Amino acid sequence: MALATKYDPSEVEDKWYQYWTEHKVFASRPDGREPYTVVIPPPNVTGVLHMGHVLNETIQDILVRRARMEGKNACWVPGTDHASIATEAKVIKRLKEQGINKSDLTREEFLKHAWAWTDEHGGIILKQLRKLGCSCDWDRTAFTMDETRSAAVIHVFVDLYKKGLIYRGLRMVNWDPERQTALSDEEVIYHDEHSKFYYLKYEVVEEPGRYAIVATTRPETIFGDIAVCINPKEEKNQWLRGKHVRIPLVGREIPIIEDRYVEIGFGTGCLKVTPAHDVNDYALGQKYNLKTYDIFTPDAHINLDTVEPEIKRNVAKYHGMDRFDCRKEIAKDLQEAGLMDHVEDYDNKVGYSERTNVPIEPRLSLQWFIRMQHFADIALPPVMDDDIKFYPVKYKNTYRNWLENIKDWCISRQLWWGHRIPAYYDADLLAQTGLENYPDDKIIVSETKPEGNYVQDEGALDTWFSSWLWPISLFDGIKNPGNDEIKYYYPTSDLVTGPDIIFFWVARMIMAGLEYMKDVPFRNVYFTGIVRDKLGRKMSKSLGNSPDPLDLIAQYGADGVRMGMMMSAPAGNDILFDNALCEQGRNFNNKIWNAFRLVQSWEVDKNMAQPEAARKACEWFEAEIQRAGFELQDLFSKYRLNEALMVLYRLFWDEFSSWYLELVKPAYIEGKVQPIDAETYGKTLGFFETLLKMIHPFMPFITEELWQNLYERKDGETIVWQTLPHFDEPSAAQLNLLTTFEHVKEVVTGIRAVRAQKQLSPHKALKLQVVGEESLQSFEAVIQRLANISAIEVVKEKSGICSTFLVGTTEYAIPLGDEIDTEAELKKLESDLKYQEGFLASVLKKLSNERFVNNAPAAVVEGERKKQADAEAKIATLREGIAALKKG
RNA sequence: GGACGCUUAGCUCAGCUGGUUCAGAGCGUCUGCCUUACAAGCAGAGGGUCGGGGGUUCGAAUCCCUCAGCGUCCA
Repeated sequence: MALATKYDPSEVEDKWYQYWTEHKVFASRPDGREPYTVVIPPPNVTGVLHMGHVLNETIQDILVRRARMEGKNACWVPGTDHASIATEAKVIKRLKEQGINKSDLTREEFLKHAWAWTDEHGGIILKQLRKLGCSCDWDRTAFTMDETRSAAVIHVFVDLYKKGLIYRGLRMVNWDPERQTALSDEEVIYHDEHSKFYYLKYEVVEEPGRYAIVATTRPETIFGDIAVCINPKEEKNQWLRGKHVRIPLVGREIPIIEDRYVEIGFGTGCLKVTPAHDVNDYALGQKYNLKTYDIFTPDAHINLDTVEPEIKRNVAKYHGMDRFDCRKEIAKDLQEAGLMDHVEDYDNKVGYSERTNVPIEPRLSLQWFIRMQHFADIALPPVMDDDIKFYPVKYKNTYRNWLENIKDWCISRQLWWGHRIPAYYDADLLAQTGLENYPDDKIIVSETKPEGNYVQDEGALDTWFSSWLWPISLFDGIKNPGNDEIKYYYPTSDLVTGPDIIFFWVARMIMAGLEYMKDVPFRNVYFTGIVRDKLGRKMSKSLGNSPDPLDLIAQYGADGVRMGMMMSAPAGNDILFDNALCEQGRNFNNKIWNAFRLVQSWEVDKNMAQPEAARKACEWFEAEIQRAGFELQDLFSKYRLNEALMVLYRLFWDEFSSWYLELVKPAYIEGKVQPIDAETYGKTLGFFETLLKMIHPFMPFITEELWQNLYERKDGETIVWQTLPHFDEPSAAQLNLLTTFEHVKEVVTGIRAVRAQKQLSPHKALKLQVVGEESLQSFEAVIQRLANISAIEVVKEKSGICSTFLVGTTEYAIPLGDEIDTEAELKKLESDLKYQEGFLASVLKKLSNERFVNNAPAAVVEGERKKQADAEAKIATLREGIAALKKG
C-alpha cells in the first residue's frame, strides 16, 4: 500500500479508541495476576478538560499501560466528583437565567435541577479523556454521589460519630458569604492585599477629651466591639488600665482589658476586641467571658438587630449595608466627626474562598467537625516510614508539617447539593430548644431515618468527605468489607495528583484507608507540577493563555500532545508548556511513521545472504535495545517519565533510524531499490515491534496502528495486551560492543565532517587510511557502508596530502590530492594541537603534585597517567601531520 | 514571621554517595544539502566554568558557611 509521507493522526486515533472500547481491552477483573490499580483523582462534574488534566491523566495512562504490558492486571478506575460548592453555584446560575431563585425552591426541587445539570454536564470530561487515549475501565465509572459511594459516606459518618470522632460544635469557622456556607481551613486561600490601617479615637469615659487610639483594618466591625485590649507590660498604655472607652460613632461604653496576647510595639498597642468576627478576638472573648455581637448577616451585610436598641438607633444608617461599602462609609463618617486619628497604607493577608473567590468572613457558627488528632496519629507513620512513597520526596516534609499542626476538620456545609448529614432531631424538642441548644445526647445519627417525628439536619457534607473514601468506596469496601474486589485491588498502586490537594485529599485518603482498611490506600504518590505557559505564568481563563486541549489534539494528535506534555515534566516540577513541544511530539510521530514506510516498502530475497554490515548492525542494535530497555525499567521505577521518554526518543530517532536503518537499508542501484535478505528483514521487524511496545505507553495510538500493520493480526488482537520483555543488564560483551560501535560512529562522523568541510558530495566514494593499528577491523563493512568508503587500508604512514582526524589515539586519513586546502587543514591541526598541549599541561600539573599522587586512589592516578600517555600520542600524531603538510 | 526548595549552554532541564560516561541532553541557533522513508527531514558545527563571595580537600557544579535573586507551603 502507498502511504502518505505525513502521518495523519486524525484518521487513526478515533478508529483505535473505538476498537479498544468494542473489545473492552481496558476491562479488569480480579484474577491470579499481580494487580496494578490506579484510581483517578475524580475531576469535578463541572469541569472540562484543561491542561492540568492532560498532564495528570497522561501520566496515569503511561503508568497503567506500562504496568499492563509488564503482565500485571491493570485497573484504572474512572469517575467524577460532585463538587458541592462549584456545582451548586452552576445550578443556581442557570436557575437565575431562567428567572428562578434558589430560595423559591424546596430542597427536593432544587436537587432535581442539580441532577439534571449533572446528567447533562457530568460526563463531558470523561468523554474528553477518551480523546487523550486514557485506558480506563469504563464499566467501572463511578460518581461520588452514586448509590454505592453515597452509602459509604453515610456509613462512615455514622460510624465515626459513634466512635466519638465526629462532633457538633459552635465554632469560629471560615464563612463564604457568597455561597453562605462554612468552609474548611484548607478551602481558604490567602492573598496579599494593599489595604489600610485606620487609627480610630476611642474616648476614655473616665477622662473626657482623652482618647485611646485603636488601629484596625476593619472599622466596619466596630458595632461588635466589646472591649479594648492592652498589654499589661506596655508602658505607654498604663494610663488606660481599668478605664472604659466609648466606641466612636457607636457610643457603646466598653472596658479596657489586659492580656499579653497584644503585641508590644505593634500599632498603638490598643486592640479592639470583636469576638464574633475574628478568630483571635474570639479566643479573648472566651477567656474573659465577653459577650458577642454578631453584626453580619450570612451574606455579610451589616445587621444591627443583634445590638442594643439604643445603639442601633445611633447607627441605623449602616443597617443592611454591604461590609465593604460600610467600611468606606464609616471611614468617611469618622473622618468628618474628627474621630479618625489618621489612616496608613498597610499590606496584609486576606483569606478568600477557594471556590467563589470572595473574602472569607470569620463567623461563629454551629457546625460538624471531625477530631483530627486521631487521624493524624495514624496517618503520619506510613509516610515517614516510606510505606507510602512520595515523588518528589520533599512533600514528606510538607505532609508531616500539616499533620503535626492538625486542626479539626469542619465537614458540614450549608448547601443542598451533596450528602445530607444523617443526623436527626426530634421535631418537638427542636421547636422548644432551637438548633443551638438542642441537647447532643438527643441527636440521632443513623444511616436510616428514625421512626417518628424527626427532622434531618439541613447541612450537607464537604465533598472531600466522600473523596477521602474513594480508593475504598470504588470497590465497595466500606459497606461490603472483605469482598473479592476490595481484597484484590486494595491497596492501589500509584496515585497521581497535584500537590495543591495534598491535605484536602491525599492525607485524608491515607487517614480513611488506615481507619477502614487498616492499610494504606496506595503505595506511591506522584505529585505533578503546575502547567504554566512558556513565560512561567499560571494558565488561567482571565489571561487567556491556556490552550484548549481538544484543539491541540486536533492540531498535533493525542500522541503528539501527550509527548509534548511529557517532554519536560519531571515529577513535582512545574512545566512550562509551549505548543512547540507538541510540534516536537508530532514530528516524532512522523519519524516513526516514515521509518515504518521504509521498512514496509522492502522486498525480501530469500536466497540472498546477509551482508556483513547488516549482520553487525543487528548484533549491535540488539545490545542497544537491551541497554535502553534496562535503563527504562530503572527510570520507571523512579517515576522519571520525562527521562524515560527521552531515552525512547533517542533510541528510535538516533540509534534506530539514523544508524541502524541507514546501515541495513538496501542499496539503490540504477534506479532500482535492491531487495533485502530475509535474516535482516526478520530482525528489523522484530526490532520495530519491540520499539513500538516500548513506546506504546507514551503514544498509544500510532503504536497500535503500526503494530497492527507490521504483521498479519487477528481481530481483537492489540498491542495493549502485549507484554514487554524484562530486560537484563547488558552483558560485558554487549557493553563492549556498544563502546566499540561508538568508536565506529566517531569514525563515520569524522569522515562526514571532512566531506562537509571540503564540500564533497556524499555520492563520491572516498578512501580511508588507518595510520598504525586498526582496532575496528571487524567493523570495516559498517564504516564503508555508512560513509561511502570504497576501501580501508591500514598504513604505516599516510600518503601525500590528506585530511585527517583522530578517534581515540588512532589517526584516520583521507587522501585528497589537490582537493585539499592546505591552509585550512593546517589551521585545524594547529588548533587541535594547542588544545591537546593545554590538556596535557593540566594533567602533568596534577601528576607532579605529590600530595595528589600520594592521596588519590590508585585508579584515579592511573587514569591520569593514561590521559597523559594518550595526550602525548595525539600530540605526536598532530605534530607529524603538521610537518607533513608544511613539507607538502 | 517560620519551613522547605531552586539558581548549570539562548530556552527547558539531567548531573546519586566530591576524581573522564564531569561539564551533558532536548529544543533553538549557524553552515551545507529537495541524497526516492521522512524538509514535520538529512549531514556537519558553534555554545556554559556550573548565581556572587568565602571555606574544607591533593582535588568541588557536587560538601560547609555567607550574600543575592526566585519559588512553594504554613502562620
